[in-house]
Amino acid sequence: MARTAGRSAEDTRHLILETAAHLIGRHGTAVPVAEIAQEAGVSKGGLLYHFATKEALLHALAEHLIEQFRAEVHRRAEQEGSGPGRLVRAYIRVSLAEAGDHARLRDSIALAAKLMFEPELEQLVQQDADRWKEELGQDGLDPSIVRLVVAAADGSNSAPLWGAILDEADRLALEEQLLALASPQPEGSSGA
Amino acid sequence: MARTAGRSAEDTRHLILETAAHLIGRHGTAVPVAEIAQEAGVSKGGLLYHFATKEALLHALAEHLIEQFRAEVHRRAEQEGSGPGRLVRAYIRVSLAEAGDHARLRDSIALAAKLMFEPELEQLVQQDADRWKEELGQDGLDPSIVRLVVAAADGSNSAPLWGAILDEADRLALEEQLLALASPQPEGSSGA
DNA sequence: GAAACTGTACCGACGCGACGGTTCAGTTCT
DNA sequence: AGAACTGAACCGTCGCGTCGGTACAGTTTC
Repeated sequence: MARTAGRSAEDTRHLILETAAHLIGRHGTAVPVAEIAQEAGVSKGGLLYHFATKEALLHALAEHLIEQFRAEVHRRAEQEGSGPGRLVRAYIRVSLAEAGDHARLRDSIALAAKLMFEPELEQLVQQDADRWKEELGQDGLDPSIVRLVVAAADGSNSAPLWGAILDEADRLALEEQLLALASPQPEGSSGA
Repeated sequence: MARTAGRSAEDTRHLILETAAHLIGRHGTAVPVAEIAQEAGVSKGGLLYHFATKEALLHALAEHLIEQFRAEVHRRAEQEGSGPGRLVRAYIRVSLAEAGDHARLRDSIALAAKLMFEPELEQLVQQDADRWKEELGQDGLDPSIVRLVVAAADGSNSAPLWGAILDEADRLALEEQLLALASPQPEGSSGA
Protein backbone atom coordinates (compact mmCIF):
# COMPACT_ATOMS: atom_id res chain seq x y z
CA MET A 1 0.00 0.00 0.00
CA ALA A 2 1.06 3.54 -0.48
CA ARG A 3 -0.71 6.82 -0.29
CA THR A 4 -4.12 6.20 1.16
CA ALA A 5 -6.81 6.68 -1.43
CA GLY A 6 -8.14 10.21 -1.75
CA ARG A 7 -6.01 11.74 0.93
CA SER A 8 -3.25 14.22 0.36
CA ALA A 9 -0.04 14.23 2.35
CA GLU A 10 -1.18 17.45 3.95
CA ASP A 11 -4.38 15.80 5.08
CA THR A 12 -2.44 13.01 6.67
CA ARG A 13 -0.22 15.44 8.48
CA HIS A 14 -3.18 17.26 9.82
CA LEU A 15 -4.91 14.07 10.82
CA ILE A 16 -1.88 12.98 12.80
CA LEU A 17 -1.76 16.32 14.56
CA GLU A 18 -5.40 16.17 15.56
CA THR A 19 -5.07 12.61 16.77
CA ALA A 20 -1.98 13.47 18.75
CA ALA A 21 -3.76 16.34 20.48
CA HIS A 22 -6.64 14.08 21.32
CA LEU A 23 -4.55 11.28 22.76
CA ILE A 24 -2.27 13.62 24.64
CA GLY A 25 -5.30 15.14 26.26
CA ARG A 26 -6.30 11.74 27.53
CA HIS A 27 -3.00 10.12 28.40
CA GLY A 28 -0.45 12.89 28.58
CA THR A 29 2.58 13.49 26.40
CA ALA A 30 4.00 10.14 27.46
CA VAL A 31 1.72 8.50 24.95
CA PRO A 32 3.84 6.45 22.50
CA VAL A 33 4.10 7.65 18.95
CA ALA A 34 3.15 4.16 17.83
CA GLU A 35 -0.17 4.59 19.57
CA ILE A 36 -0.76 7.95 17.96
CA ALA A 37 0.05 6.44 14.61
CA GLN A 38 -2.30 3.52 15.10
CA GLU A 39 -5.15 5.73 16.26
CA ALA A 40 -4.61 7.96 13.24
CA GLY A 41 -4.80 4.94 10.97
CA VAL A 42 -1.20 5.28 9.91
CA SER A 43 1.83 3.13 10.54
CA LYS A 44 4.56 4.23 12.88
CA GLY A 45 6.86 4.60 9.92
CA GLY A 46 4.29 6.74 8.20
CA LEU A 47 4.07 9.04 11.16
CA LEU A 48 7.83 9.34 11.42
CA TYR A 49 7.91 10.22 7.77
CA HIS A 50 5.98 13.39 8.46
CA PHE A 51 7.49 14.18 11.84
CA ALA A 52 11.05 12.95 12.02
CA THR A 53 11.02 12.83 15.79
CA LYS A 54 8.49 12.90 18.57
CA GLU A 55 9.78 16.26 19.65
CA ALA A 56 9.14 17.59 16.17
CA LEU A 57 5.59 16.36 16.43
CA LEU A 58 5.07 18.09 19.75
CA HIS A 59 6.66 21.22 18.41
CA ALA A 60 4.34 21.28 15.43
CA LEU A 61 1.39 20.60 17.66
CA ALA A 62 2.29 23.44 19.97
CA GLU A 63 2.55 25.84 17.09
CA HIS A 64 -0.75 24.58 15.80
CA LEU A 65 -2.59 25.16 19.08
CA ILE A 66 -0.99 28.51 19.75
CA GLU A 67 -1.77 29.74 16.30
CA GLN A 68 -5.30 28.46 16.51
CA PHE A 69 -5.95 30.25 19.77
CA ARG A 70 -4.52 33.49 18.52
CA ALA A 71 -6.49 33.38 15.31
CA GLU A 72 -9.66 32.60 17.20
CA VAL A 73 -9.22 35.55 19.52
CA HIS A 74 -8.56 37.95 16.70
CA ARG A 75 -11.56 36.61 14.85
CA ARG A 76 -13.74 37.27 17.87
CA ALA A 77 -12.25 40.69 18.31
CA GLU A 78 -13.59 41.71 14.92
CA GLN A 79 -17.09 40.85 16.00
CA GLU A 80 -16.69 42.72 19.23
CA GLY A 81 -18.09 46.23 19.32
CA SER A 82 -15.37 48.70 18.58
CA GLY A 83 -13.64 50.84 21.16
CA PRO A 84 -11.21 49.99 23.94
CA GLY A 85 -11.18 46.50 25.37
CA ARG A 86 -12.13 44.69 22.19
CA LEU A 87 -9.19 42.38 22.24
CA VAL A 88 -9.39 41.75 25.97
CA ARG A 89 -13.04 40.83 25.73
CA ALA A 90 -12.34 38.50 22.84
CA TYR A 91 -9.54 36.95 24.86
CA ILE A 92 -11.98 36.39 27.70
CA ARG A 93 -14.60 34.84 25.48
CA VAL A 94 -12.24 32.42 23.82
CA SER A 95 -10.48 31.51 27.04
CA LEU A 96 -13.68 30.80 28.88
CA ALA A 97 -15.08 28.86 25.97
CA GLU A 98 -11.98 26.71 25.98
CA ALA A 99 -12.37 26.24 29.71
CA GLY A 100 -15.74 24.72 28.97
CA ASP A 101 -14.29 22.18 26.58
CA HIS A 102 -12.57 19.98 29.12
CA ALA A 103 -11.11 17.52 26.67
CA ARG A 104 -9.53 20.20 24.55
CA LEU A 105 -8.30 21.99 27.62
CA ARG A 106 -6.48 18.91 28.80
CA ASP A 107 -4.69 18.75 25.46
CA SER A 108 -3.31 22.20 25.94
CA ILE A 109 -2.34 21.75 29.54
CA ALA A 110 -0.60 18.44 29.03
CA LEU A 111 1.35 19.85 26.15
CA ALA A 112 2.20 23.09 27.89
CA ALA A 113 3.40 21.21 30.94
CA LYS A 114 5.70 19.19 28.73
CA LEU A 115 7.05 22.21 26.92
CA MET A 116 7.99 23.80 30.23
CA PHE A 117 10.86 21.36 30.43
CA GLU A 118 12.08 21.47 26.86
CA PRO A 119 14.17 24.63 26.78
CA GLU A 120 14.06 24.85 23.05
CA LEU A 121 10.30 24.73 22.96
CA GLU A 122 9.74 26.74 26.08
CA GLN A 123 10.65 29.95 24.37
CA LEU A 124 8.00 29.29 21.78
CA VAL A 125 5.40 29.59 24.54
CA GLN A 126 7.33 32.40 26.14
CA GLN A 127 7.32 34.50 23.01
CA ASP A 128 3.63 33.94 22.56
CA ALA A 129 2.98 35.11 26.11
CA ASP A 130 5.09 38.20 25.58
CA ARG A 131 3.15 38.98 22.45
CA TRP A 132 -0.15 38.67 24.26
CA LYS A 133 1.06 40.86 27.06
CA GLU A 134 1.90 43.59 24.64
CA GLU A 135 -1.23 43.32 22.54
CA LEU A 136 -3.56 43.17 25.50
CA GLY A 137 -1.75 46.05 27.14
CA GLN A 138 -2.39 48.26 24.13
CA ASP A 139 -6.10 47.68 24.07
CA GLY A 140 -6.99 50.95 25.74
CA LEU A 141 -7.98 49.59 29.14
CA ASP A 142 -6.70 50.39 32.58
CA PRO A 143 -3.65 48.13 33.05
CA SER A 144 -4.87 47.01 36.44
CA ILE A 145 -8.11 45.78 34.92
CA VAL A 146 -6.26 43.92 32.22
CA ARG A 147 -3.99 42.30 34.78
CA LEU A 148 -6.88 41.11 36.87
CA VAL A 149 -9.02 39.92 34.04
CA VAL A 150 -6.29 38.09 32.18
CA ALA A 151 -5.13 36.36 35.35
CA ALA A 152 -8.66 35.15 35.97
CA ALA A 153 -9.12 34.01 32.38
CA ASP A 154 -5.84 32.13 32.47
CA GLY A 155 -6.84 30.72 35.82
CA SER A 156 -10.05 29.27 34.49
CA ASN A 157 -7.95 27.68 31.78
CA SER A 158 -5.68 26.06 34.31
CA ALA A 159 -8.33 24.80 36.65
CA PRO A 160 -7.99 21.14 35.72
CA LEU A 161 -4.43 21.28 36.96
CA TRP A 162 -5.63 21.91 40.50
CA GLY A 163 -8.66 19.71 40.13
CA ALA A 164 -10.98 22.66 40.25
CA ILE A 165 -13.28 22.31 37.31
CA LEU A 166 -15.76 25.14 37.03
CA ASP A 167 -19.29 23.97 36.55
CA GLU A 168 -21.26 25.45 33.71
CA ALA A 169 -23.08 28.03 35.82
CA ASP A 170 -19.90 29.30 37.43
CA ARG A 171 -18.13 29.45 34.11
CA LEU A 172 -20.83 31.56 32.50
CA ALA A 173 -21.11 33.79 35.52
CA LEU A 174 -17.37 34.35 35.56
CA GLU A 175 -17.40 35.16 31.87
CA GLU A 176 -20.06 37.81 32.42
CA GLN A 177 -18.12 39.25 35.32
CA LEU A 178 -14.91 39.51 33.36
CA LEU A 179 -16.60 40.97 30.31
CA ALA A 180 -18.24 43.60 32.51
CA LEU A 181 -14.89 44.50 33.98
CA ALA A 182 -13.40 44.83 30.52
CA SER A 183 -16.21 46.99 29.19
CA PRO A 184 -15.53 50.69 29.64
CA GLN A 185 -18.95 52.05 30.49
CA PRO A 186 -18.93 53.06 34.14
CA GLU A 187 -22.41 53.39 35.61
CA GLY A 188 -21.11 55.01 38.74
CA SER A 189 -18.71 52.35 39.89
CA SER A 190 -15.19 52.79 41.08
CA GLY A 191 -12.43 50.63 39.67
CA ALA A 192 -11.03 48.27 42.27
CA MET B 1 28.04 3.04 55.13
CA ALA B 2 24.60 2.78 56.57
CA ARG B 3 22.48 5.30 58.32
CA THR B 4 24.08 8.68 57.92
CA ALA B 5 25.29 10.08 61.19
CA GLY B 6 22.76 12.08 63.14
CA ARG B 7 19.90 11.71 60.73
CA SER B 8 16.69 9.95 61.56
CA ALA B 9 14.80 7.86 59.06
CA GLU B 10 12.13 10.53 59.03
CA ASP B 11 14.74 13.11 58.13
CA THR B 12 15.93 11.03 55.23
CA ARG B 13 12.40 10.55 54.01
CA HIS B 14 11.82 14.24 54.13
CA LEU B 15 15.10 14.97 52.40
CA ILE B 16 14.20 12.66 49.56
CA LEU B 17 10.85 14.35 49.20
CA GLU B 18 12.37 17.81 49.04
CA THR B 19 14.98 16.71 46.57
CA ALA B 20 12.37 15.07 44.40
CA ALA B 21 10.28 18.23 44.36
CA HIS B 22 13.33 20.23 43.41
CA LEU B 23 14.42 17.99 40.57
CA ILE B 24 10.91 17.56 39.27
CA GLY B 25 10.60 21.31 39.12
CA ARG B 26 13.66 21.44 36.93
CA HIS B 27 13.30 18.39 34.74
CA GLY B 28 9.72 17.21 35.05
CA THR B 29 8.39 14.01 36.53
CA ALA B 30 10.33 12.00 33.98
CA VAL B 31 13.42 12.45 36.12
CA PRO B 32 14.85 9.00 37.00
CA VAL B 33 14.60 7.82 40.58
CA ALA B 34 18.29 7.03 40.50
CA GLU B 35 18.98 10.68 39.87
CA ILE B 36 16.76 11.77 42.72
CA ALA B 37 18.54 9.35 45.01
CA GLN B 38 21.96 10.57 43.99
CA GLU B 39 21.03 14.20 44.40
CA ALA B 40 19.62 13.47 47.83
CA GLY B 41 22.88 11.79 48.78
CA VAL B 42 21.23 8.43 49.15
CA SER B 43 21.62 5.20 47.24
CA LYS B 44 18.94 4.00 44.90
CA GLY B 45 18.31 1.13 47.26
CA GLY B 46 17.97 3.57 50.09
CA LEU B 47 15.36 5.57 48.26
CA LEU B 48 13.40 2.47 47.41
CA TYR B 49 13.61 1.45 51.03
CA HIS B 50 11.44 4.44 51.88
CA PHE B 51 9.30 4.58 48.76
CA ALA B 52 8.75 1.16 47.30
CA THR B 53 7.85 2.56 43.90
CA LYS B 54 8.17 5.79 42.01
CA GLU B 55 4.43 6.20 42.02
CA ALA B 56 4.46 5.95 45.79
CA LEU B 57 7.05 8.69 45.89
CA LEU B 58 4.99 10.97 43.69
CA HIS B 59 1.91 10.19 45.72
CA ALA B 60 3.64 11.10 48.93
CA LEU B 61 5.03 14.23 47.36
CA ALA B 62 1.61 15.33 46.18
CA GLU B 63 0.17 14.85 49.64
CA HIS B 64 3.10 16.74 51.06
CA LEU B 65 2.66 19.75 48.82
CA ILE B 66 -1.10 19.83 49.18
CA GLU B 67 -0.92 19.57 52.93
CA GLN B 68 1.77 22.22 53.09
CA PHE B 69 -0.26 24.68 51.08
CA ARG B 70 -3.37 24.09 53.12
CA ALA B 71 -1.53 24.46 56.40
CA GLU B 72 0.13 27.63 55.21
CA VAL B 73 -3.16 29.21 54.22
CA HIS B 74 -4.80 28.38 57.51
CA ARG B 75 -1.81 29.70 59.37
CA ARG B 76 -2.08 32.99 57.50
CA ALA B 77 -5.81 33.09 58.10
CA GLU B 78 -5.18 33.23 61.84
CA GLN B 79 -3.07 36.34 61.41
CA GLU B 80 -5.68 37.92 59.21
CA GLY B 81 -8.03 40.35 60.92
CA SER B 82 -11.23 38.60 61.85
CA GLY B 83 -14.49 38.92 59.99
CA PRO B 84 -15.61 37.65 56.59
CA GLY B 85 -13.02 36.99 53.92
CA ARG B 86 -10.22 35.91 56.24
CA LEU B 87 -9.64 32.62 54.53
CA VAL B 88 -9.96 34.03 51.04
CA ARG B 89 -7.44 36.74 51.80
CA ALA B 90 -5.05 34.18 53.25
CA TYR B 91 -5.53 32.06 50.12
CA ILE B 92 -4.65 35.06 48.01
CA ARG B 93 -1.55 35.87 50.00
CA VAL B 94 -0.18 32.36 49.92
CA SER B 95 -1.02 31.83 46.27
CA LEU B 96 0.61 35.02 45.16
CA ALA B 97 3.64 34.35 47.33
CA GLU B 98 4.01 30.98 45.67
CA ALA B 99 3.64 32.64 42.29
CA GLY B 100 6.70 34.66 43.17
CA ASP B 101 8.78 31.60 43.92
CA HIS B 102 9.21 30.39 40.37
CA ALA B 103 11.24 27.33 41.17
CA ARG B 104 8.78 26.06 43.72
CA LEU B 105 5.91 26.84 41.43
CA ARG B 106 7.37 24.69 38.72
CA ASP B 107 7.53 21.80 41.17
CA SER B 108 3.82 22.00 41.77
CA ILE B 109 2.86 22.43 38.18
CA ALA B 110 4.99 19.58 36.92
CA LEU B 111 3.60 17.29 39.53
CA ALA B 112 0.03 18.41 39.05
CA ALA B 113 0.31 17.90 35.32
CA LYS B 114 1.49 14.37 35.92
CA LEU B 115 -1.28 13.62 38.39
CA MET B 116 -3.90 14.69 35.86
CA PHE B 117 -3.25 11.48 34.01
CA GLU B 118 -2.98 9.07 36.89
CA PRO B 119 -6.61 8.34 37.71
CA GLU B 120 -5.77 7.05 41.13
CA LEU B 121 -3.92 10.18 42.10
CA GLU B 122 -6.16 12.56 40.26
CA GLN B 123 -8.89 12.23 42.82
CA LEU B 124 -6.44 13.26 45.49
CA VAL B 125 -6.19 16.65 43.82
CA GLN B 126 -9.86 16.62 43.03
CA GLN B 127 -10.85 16.14 46.63
CA ASP B 128 -8.56 18.91 47.72
CA ALA B 129 -10.13 21.26 45.21
CA ASP B 130 -13.60 20.34 46.38
CA ARG B 131 -12.58 21.03 49.94
CA TRP B 132 -11.24 24.44 49.04
CA LYS B 133 -14.36 25.28 47.13
CA GLU B 134 -16.46 24.55 50.16
CA GLU B 135 -14.24 26.29 52.68
CA LEU B 136 -13.77 29.40 50.59
CA GLY B 137 -17.47 29.50 49.84
CA GLN B 138 -18.29 29.64 53.54
CA ASP B 139 -16.06 32.56 54.25
CA GLY B 140 -18.83 35.10 54.32
CA LEU B 141 -18.08 36.83 51.03
CA ASP B 142 -20.21 37.37 47.96
CA PRO B 143 -19.82 34.18 45.91
CA SER B 144 -19.16 36.16 42.75
CA ILE B 145 -16.22 37.89 44.42
CA VAL B 146 -14.83 34.60 45.58
CA ARG B 147 -15.16 33.13 42.14
CA LEU B 148 -13.32 35.99 40.51
CA VAL B 149 -10.61 36.27 43.08
CA VAL B 150 -9.86 32.58 43.31
CA ALA B 151 -9.71 32.26 39.54
CA ALA B 152 -7.20 35.07 39.39
CA ALA B 153 -5.12 33.65 42.23
CA ASP B 154 -5.06 30.24 40.58
CA GLY B 155 -4.25 31.93 37.31
CA SER B 156 -1.19 33.61 38.72
CA ASN B 157 -0.14 30.21 39.95
CA SER B 158 -0.44 28.72 36.51
CA ALA B 159 1.28 31.45 34.61
CA PRO B 160 4.46 29.51 33.89
CA LEU B 161 2.35 27.04 31.96
CA TRP B 162 1.50 29.68 29.40
CA GLY B 163 4.87 31.33 29.63
CA ALA B 164 3.41 34.40 31.25
CA ILE B 165 5.52 35.07 34.27
CA LEU B 166 4.35 38.04 36.27
CA ASP B 167 7.11 40.43 37.13
CA GLU B 168 7.49 41.49 40.70
CA ALA B 169 5.61 44.76 40.32
CA ASP B 170 2.65 43.15 38.61
CA ARG B 171 2.53 40.40 41.15
CA LEU B 172 2.39 42.78 44.08
CA ALA B 173 -0.15 45.00 42.37
CA LEU B 174 -2.36 42.04 41.61
CA GLU B 175 -2.11 40.88 45.19
CA GLU B 176 -3.26 44.27 46.43
CA GLN B 177 -6.12 44.29 43.97
CA LEU B 178 -7.35 40.88 45.00
CA LEU B 179 -7.03 41.61 48.69
CA ALA B 180 -9.05 44.78 48.21
CA LEU B 181 -11.76 42.84 46.43
CA ALA B 182 -11.85 40.32 49.25
CA SER B 183 -12.05 42.93 51.97
CA PRO B 184 -15.63 43.77 52.91
CA GLN B 185 -15.47 47.51 53.50
CA PRO B 186 -17.49 49.10 50.70
CA GLU B 187 -16.66 52.77 50.17
CA GLY B 188 -19.57 53.17 47.83
CA SER B 189 -18.76 50.49 45.32
CA SER B 190 -21.22 48.18 43.69
CA GLY B 191 -20.57 44.48 43.22
CA ALA B 192 -19.68 43.54 39.69
C1' DG C 1 0.55 5.19 -25.66
C1' DA C 2 2.98 2.09 -23.16
C1' DA C 3 7.19 0.92 -21.03
C1' DA C 4 10.81 2.60 -18.05
C1' DC C 5 11.94 5.38 -14.58
C1' DT C 6 11.64 8.59 -10.43
C1' DG C 7 10.14 10.50 -6.22
C1' DT C 8 6.78 10.71 -2.64
C1' DA C 9 4.29 8.50 0.81
C1' DC C 10 4.16 4.95 3.65
C1' DC C 11 4.99 0.10 6.05
C1' DG C 12 6.72 -2.81 9.83
C1' DA C 13 10.51 -5.32 11.99
C1' DC C 14 14.47 -4.63 14.47
C1' DG C 15 18.27 -2.58 17.58
C1' DC C 16 19.31 -0.33 21.41
C1' DG C 17 19.44 2.58 25.26
C1' DA C 18 17.00 4.00 29.30
C1' DC C 19 14.56 3.32 33.21
C1' DG C 20 11.96 0.97 36.97
C1' DG C 21 12.27 -2.41 40.00
C1' DT C 22 14.51 -6.74 42.34
C1' DT C 23 17.84 -9.08 44.88
C1' DC C 24 21.14 -9.74 48.17
C1' DA C 25 25.17 -9.70 50.87
C1' DG C 26 27.34 -6.52 53.60
C1' DT C 27 27.70 -2.42 56.92
C1' DT C 28 26.72 0.92 60.53
C1' DC C 29 24.00 3.35 63.70
C1' DT C 30 20.62 3.09 67.87
C1' DA D 1 19.32 -7.35 67.49
C1' DG D 2 17.16 -4.95 64.38
C1' DA D 3 16.41 -0.82 61.77
C1' DA D 4 18.43 1.88 58.25
C1' DC D 5 20.74 1.86 54.92
C1' DT D 6 24.95 0.83 50.87
C1' DG D 7 26.39 -0.96 46.43
C1' DA D 8 26.27 -3.39 42.49
C1' DA D 9 24.62 -6.60 39.57
C1' DC D 10 20.85 -7.86 37.03
C1' DC D 11 16.22 -8.35 34.53
C1' DG D 12 12.25 -7.01 31.77
C1' DT D 13 9.88 -3.67 29.49
C1' DC D 14 9.08 -0.03 26.79
C1' DG D 15 9.56 3.35 23.43
C1' DC D 16 12.22 5.91 19.99
C1' DG D 17 14.38 6.06 15.81
C1' DT D 18 16.47 3.50 11.88
C1' DC D 19 16.31 0.98 7.86
C1' DG D 20 15.24 -1.84 4.06
C1' DG D 21 11.49 -2.40 1.61
C1' DT D 22 6.79 -1.42 -1.05
C1' DA D 23 3.06 0.81 -3.72
C1' DC D 24 1.34 4.16 -6.21
C1' DA D 25 1.42 9.02 -9.13
C1' DG D 26 3.74 11.49 -12.28
C1' DT D 27 7.09 12.16 -15.80
C1' DT D 28 9.96 10.97 -19.39
C1' DT D 29 11.35 8.35 -23.37
C1' DC D 30 10.70 6.09 -27.66
